[in-house]
Amino acid sequence: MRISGLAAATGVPVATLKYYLREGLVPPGAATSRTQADYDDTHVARVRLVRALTESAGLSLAAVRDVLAALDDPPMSRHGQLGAAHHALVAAEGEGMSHEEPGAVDDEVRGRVLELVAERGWCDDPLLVDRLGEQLRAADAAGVAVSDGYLRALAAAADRVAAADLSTVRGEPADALRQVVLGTLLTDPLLVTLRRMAQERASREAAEG
Amino acid sequence: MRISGLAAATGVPVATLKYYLREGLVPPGAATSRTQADYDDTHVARVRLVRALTESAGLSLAAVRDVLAALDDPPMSRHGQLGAAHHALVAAEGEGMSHEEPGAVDDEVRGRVLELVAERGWCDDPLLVDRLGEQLRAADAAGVAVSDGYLRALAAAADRVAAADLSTVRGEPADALRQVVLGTLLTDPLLVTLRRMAQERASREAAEG
DNA sequence: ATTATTGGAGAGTGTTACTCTCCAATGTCA
DNA sequence: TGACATTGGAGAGTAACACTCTCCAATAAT
Repeated sequence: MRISGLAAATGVPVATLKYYLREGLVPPGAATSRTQADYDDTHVARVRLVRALTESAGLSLAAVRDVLAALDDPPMSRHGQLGAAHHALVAAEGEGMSHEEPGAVDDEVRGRVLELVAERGWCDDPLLVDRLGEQLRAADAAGVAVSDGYLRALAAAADRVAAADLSTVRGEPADALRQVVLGTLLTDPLLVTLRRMAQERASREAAEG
Repeated sequence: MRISGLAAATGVPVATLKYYLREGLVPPGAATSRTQADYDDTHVARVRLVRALTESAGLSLAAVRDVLAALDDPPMSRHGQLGAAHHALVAAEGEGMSHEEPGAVDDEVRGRVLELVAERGWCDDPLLVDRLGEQLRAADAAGVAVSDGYLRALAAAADRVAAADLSTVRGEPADALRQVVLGTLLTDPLLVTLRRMAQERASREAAEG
């Protein structure tokens, strides 16, 4: 399959595919001559993955590159593998976020986050803790109070989602990484949409009942 | 308070505030002369809200404008009020999403979504149904299968989150709209972060146990 | 009286994700 | 064999976005 075939198979314009090739988001095809290369199903899958990650998960191309790099070149330690990919994922998502802001997370908010984390037995990865603290601070600054009870309700729901996430991983451990990372990135927006749907019913019930 | 005071109170540069004023994201201050205006706490709150919505919730300024417009000018019907704001929220979030794509949601995927919606007693707002269908299609195209069981687990978690969301609404119904819309937008990223934290523990347990 | 700051409007900037133009080399079909 | 389309590759151009800068005459502060 040549580049026009790849374009036809994925619905992505040839010019865009050339751009992705240049940026290293899609590996080069097997060169059959100086002006010809062959693309196969792995290229089709890669292109579709890039599109899903940008269009559906809302990642920037730079973030996509980082995630793909983490998946293509997995760290060897069996225990650290998932964690490392997870870290890459978290870091990639946070690109373009402000680090070391003037309004950095103060100790009160951080304490609140650490308390929750300890309660749930979660990890205290500073990247995640800071992000959560920042999000709580932003909500507060916008005049939306996040009560402890509400935060715990969200945390309980997150625990259930995470349990479901991990239970989807069946098969070779080599695939686990890919499944969890991609699955999470692609189902984040799905979860948000489901929340909207559920809210509309809940608000109808509240209005009618 | 003049514009430099507003800048000091919010940490947003004067040039950016002028830009927000021009774009109508922040209402003009009370003019005290031809080259002077007075800003008060409502302006501070508005600026902080705009920042939270863009930086934390990731909305574009155009989306922020739509959300603020829906909040500032609430539709009168008491039952439709929350629904209308919700619709504005959903539409605002979806700006920049591709409508009427070539790979539009096919009937099989839509059927799956409608089945889930019926099961849960959720609304079948075509905007949300199409979005969910599109997200399922994207995940599938990227090689990430979303099983019925997994989807239902996410739906159950979404239902619990929505219940918590609605339970936070206490007080005047005029504020309910604001609380739910802003609360949801600002806690979507929070939920995502919580999911990451929960996943890391779950994966540790899976690796060790 | 002098100096700084203001509101306002226009133009300029940096980033992102393409999209277009050009090229000689190559493939395809008559 | 020759006409014509397509290819890979590289550079430049584009559109949207969110600022940021420059300028101005009119105040305000000292």
